[in-house]
Amino acid sequence: MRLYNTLTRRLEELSPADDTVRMYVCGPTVYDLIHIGNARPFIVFDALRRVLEEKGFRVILVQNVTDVDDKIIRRAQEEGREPGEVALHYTQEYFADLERLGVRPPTYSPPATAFVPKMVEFIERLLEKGHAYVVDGDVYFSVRTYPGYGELSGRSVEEQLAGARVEVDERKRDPLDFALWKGAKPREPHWPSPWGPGRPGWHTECVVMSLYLLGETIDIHAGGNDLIFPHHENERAQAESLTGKTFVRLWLHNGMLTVRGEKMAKSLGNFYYARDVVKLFGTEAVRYFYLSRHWRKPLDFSFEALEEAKAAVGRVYNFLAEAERIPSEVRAQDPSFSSFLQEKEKKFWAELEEDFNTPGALAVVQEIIGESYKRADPGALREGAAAVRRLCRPLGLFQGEASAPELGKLSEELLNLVVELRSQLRKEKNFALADKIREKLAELGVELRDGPEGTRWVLKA
RNA sequence: GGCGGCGUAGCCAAGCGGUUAAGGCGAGGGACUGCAAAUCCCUUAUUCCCCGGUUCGAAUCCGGGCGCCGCCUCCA
Repeated sequence: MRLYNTLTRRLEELSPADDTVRMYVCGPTVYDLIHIGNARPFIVFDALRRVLEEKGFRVILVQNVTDVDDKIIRRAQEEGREPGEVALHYTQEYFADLERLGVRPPTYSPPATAFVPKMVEFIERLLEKGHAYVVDGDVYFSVRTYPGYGELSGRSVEEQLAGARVEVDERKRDPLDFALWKGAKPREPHWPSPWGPGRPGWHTECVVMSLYLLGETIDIHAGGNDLIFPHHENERAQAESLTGKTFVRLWLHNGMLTVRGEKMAKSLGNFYYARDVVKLFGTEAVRYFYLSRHWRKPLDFSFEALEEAKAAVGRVYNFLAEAERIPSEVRAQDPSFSSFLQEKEKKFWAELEEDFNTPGALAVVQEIIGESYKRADPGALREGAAAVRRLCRPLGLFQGEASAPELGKLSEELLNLVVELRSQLRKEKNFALADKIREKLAELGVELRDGPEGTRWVLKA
């Protein structure tokens, strides 16, 4: 499988040392609920993870939860709560949101605070090797000691100095240096260290978790392309300074979710919470929305676009529902149909293996659906549906019951109407007709349950 | 200002040196229907932001424009 590596700006073969892919995806800072833009990397790289597993790799996925940070502290102060309480709350909400998004939990997702002792140890080793220095309670990484600095983001050290908009901290030896450890200010969470009480800097947790849980060289490190600089550049500098080895083989960066062309961001106020969008359009529509655009490109959010994704998902289920009424033993009459399916299956995988082209792969699925219908042969329909199920499984799409998502708003309201009319019949003691309606609906897979609060209808799978 | 990316039909979106330029939505026509809805079938880019160049051949490579966006500060 070839993937675009930000570091080399080329497609490169994913080549793990063994049958295990070691993968790290940057996680959330738990100071608020995640918005739908935050969800993009989680969904995209979850799909990549599943695809790699389908290809026979074992995937170990690590994702940090940043539970100590300025924003958490600020939020806690605003709400008069302890930072730890705020962090714990939003950590729980984060995992609840992942579930809503249909994203499998990472293999390991430790909170940063669980790694503080390891980070202290790591910083000590950087100090020993002369890559860091202490200034009254703070520890800074010395960027100039790492010759590869700037390679990932494609900017030279000189360029950055020239265009720097950062106010220079007098205490830093070089304006580019960044904090590995921040001495505690009053009323802030802190941990003991050789340099006094404090807390770790932003970039170190990812490095330490990655080194400790996955090893010195990992296969994939992923996140949004807004993390390339400074976050990932700084991670790389720390890790490689210490180990002298390649930190990450493939750096993957997804494109931003935009709203009318502008990045969705909390600070711009143009965001929707992930859970609200899921509630409105459903898990699979959101997933389909993301996977129908190449992961590296910007993707524009709109309710129309989500509506379209939802409709597309509904139609695929429609196809599955129709096809799966046919017994699975029924085969296509034309033997050439299976070679057609084989060819499409090959194409589907070729799309995914070339830079994880999910839109291309989904187009192949549509081709299968189209051809399956066109054959006007129940066996072809049935085989086509089986292929769609099989192919889409690693994308986390179209694995649900075919009949339930088929039910649209209109059908629901019609059902409600029928139920209402039937209730009227029951009031008028027209039980013969009411029972007949119940019988007929049962044949259609709708079960009516009469109770003291009225009649509920339930779809039978 | 520096670095990076994007610009393909009304809309969404693949393609990245030779394909009839995938696929979806929408629209138009047809089948089905008492009429609808749903579903299905057919049609829908002589052309890929513009201008040059390389090449037998370019949406795809190179040069120059134009437009939009991201990063350079916390950010998925």
